[in-house]
Amino acid sequence: MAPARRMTYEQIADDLAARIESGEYPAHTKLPSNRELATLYSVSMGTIATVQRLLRERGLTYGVPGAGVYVEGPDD
Amino acid sequence: MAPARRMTYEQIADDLAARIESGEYPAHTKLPSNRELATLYSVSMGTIATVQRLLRERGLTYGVPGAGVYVEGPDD
DNA sequence: AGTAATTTGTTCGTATGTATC
DNA sequence: AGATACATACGAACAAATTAC
Repeated sequence: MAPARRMTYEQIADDLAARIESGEYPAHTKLPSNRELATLYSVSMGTIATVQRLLRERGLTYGVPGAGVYVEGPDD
Repeated sequence: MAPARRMTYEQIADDLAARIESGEYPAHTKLPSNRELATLYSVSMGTIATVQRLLRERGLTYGVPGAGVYVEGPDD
């Protein structure tokens, strides 16, 4: 059964995915830090962690511990 | 380079996946509850929640709120 | 050169809502 | 009506890697 409403983490993941695909975040540029994203979307960092895992699994981003999360290039 | 450590949730997910595929947990049977799994593997229910999300995304299980987590049949 | 601060990612514990038995 | 169980979310802590000073 599908969930009755769209989950917060899924809304955020889709929003970021749309921004990436629109060119707002070009390839190999750094996304705002998880802390900033948590503030921007008014959610906890735990929710952002779930979002990042989703984006990573979709092949849209890659994270570098200690550095940041970057947009994947078209040629992986 | 030192080999990257396998994550706890990934180890558990792989262990359960192997048990499912070995026939230990046949199709449409109920898995142990998250609480039991948490005790069995000595991890938190939050980690088990991540494990369950992984297994679900792999198409191996499906969760029924209020009932349990069941093994998917070959005909999804 | 070296220490402190930042960042990612994981984990825990808890709380809440919803659905089932 | 009450107990059980999933799914999501929060807050906090930690290690490892990176960056800043």
